[in-house]
Amino acid sequence: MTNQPMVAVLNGPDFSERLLAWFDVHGRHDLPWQKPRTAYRVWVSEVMLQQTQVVTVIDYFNRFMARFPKLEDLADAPLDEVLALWSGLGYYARARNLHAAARVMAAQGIPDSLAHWLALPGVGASTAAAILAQAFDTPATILDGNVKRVMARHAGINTPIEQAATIQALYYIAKRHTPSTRLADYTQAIMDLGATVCTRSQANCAGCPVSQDCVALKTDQVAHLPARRARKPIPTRQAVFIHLEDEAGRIMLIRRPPSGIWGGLWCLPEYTPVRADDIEAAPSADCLAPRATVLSKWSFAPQGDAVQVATFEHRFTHYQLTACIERVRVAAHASPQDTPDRRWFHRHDLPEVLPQLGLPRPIARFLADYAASKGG
DNA sequence: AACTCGTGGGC
DNA sequence: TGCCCAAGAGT
Repeated sequence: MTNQPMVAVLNGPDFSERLLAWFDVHGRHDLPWQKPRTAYRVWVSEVMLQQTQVVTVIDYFNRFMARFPKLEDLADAPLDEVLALWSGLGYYARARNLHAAARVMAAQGIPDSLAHWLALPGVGASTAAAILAQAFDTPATILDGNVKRVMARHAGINTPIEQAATIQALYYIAKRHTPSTRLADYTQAIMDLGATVCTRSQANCAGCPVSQDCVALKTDQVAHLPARRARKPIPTRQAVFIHLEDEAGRIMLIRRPPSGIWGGLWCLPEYTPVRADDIEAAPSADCLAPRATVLSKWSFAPQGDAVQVATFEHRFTHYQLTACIERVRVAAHASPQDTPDRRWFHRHDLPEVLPQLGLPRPIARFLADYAASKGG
């Protein structure tokens, strides 16, 4: 701290003073986790807020707190219930880590140091610093996406944000600006500034309390900072999904394995991708719904003796997963409505017909097992 | 260091 | 519509 270069202050209060004055008037003071601002509530909110916007989190947080008012409530609850309340929020490893950390804290107490917070699963540098500042009003330097953007613009850092050297530079700048008092308010203030004024696009520099010494504004680089490295093309992957449904429209649910995508959640089988990689790696079949456990009691008990197979396209964003959904409909009687993409088969014919369908091996294996297992 | 892991919204 | 990204962490 003492060896850091001095801040160049142009006439007037320094960075944190201007920011705090702005925060008192324009900042967000009514977020659910701010009243009351206990360590437990701040921790839960910070985990929910990882890569997730405030608007999205609020309802989840309120439902979560209604069910788990105290740390012990969360620690005592089964993981299933935590995952159920997390459903739809995404990044489900956060819920598993949250639950595991709750049990650690219920036994060992709530940490009050950076190192002890960092030791908890799901708590990294950013979250730990935010908790120390928000819940304990203790000096800590946060460097989340908002702070990186604000600092990169204010200091005119134009090297790629992905580089370790850039992160380090931004960290020291952020640390230099961090005051020694009002840590909770300052932390909220810098994030509010990034979220509402120094936004990624269309920054409102006219309403910014630190625009007077902003390098990006002075050099007309606001729209270009922070700089990013060119993106590598995202590869398209193939996947296969299954949708199993009875005549009444009831859907079979399966449970995904505890790790990996949608870990631990009860899902429609169509949301359990079997990747082409998996198929090649495990040609014998177990990778259908990657080692998922079929619900011991399905959401329906198939009674029919016919199966319909149809193919749909489903496209995922983010990692460009191209999926093929195999829709399997169980019916008591074969339907006359055959079309090229909707083919009906009596279940007892499946073993003979399957080899001709050209289905991915795990799917074919699943259907073969299915045909053989249900009292047919 | 590079990759994985969700979802919803902006433009 | 396609692409980018948002209070990151784990591997």
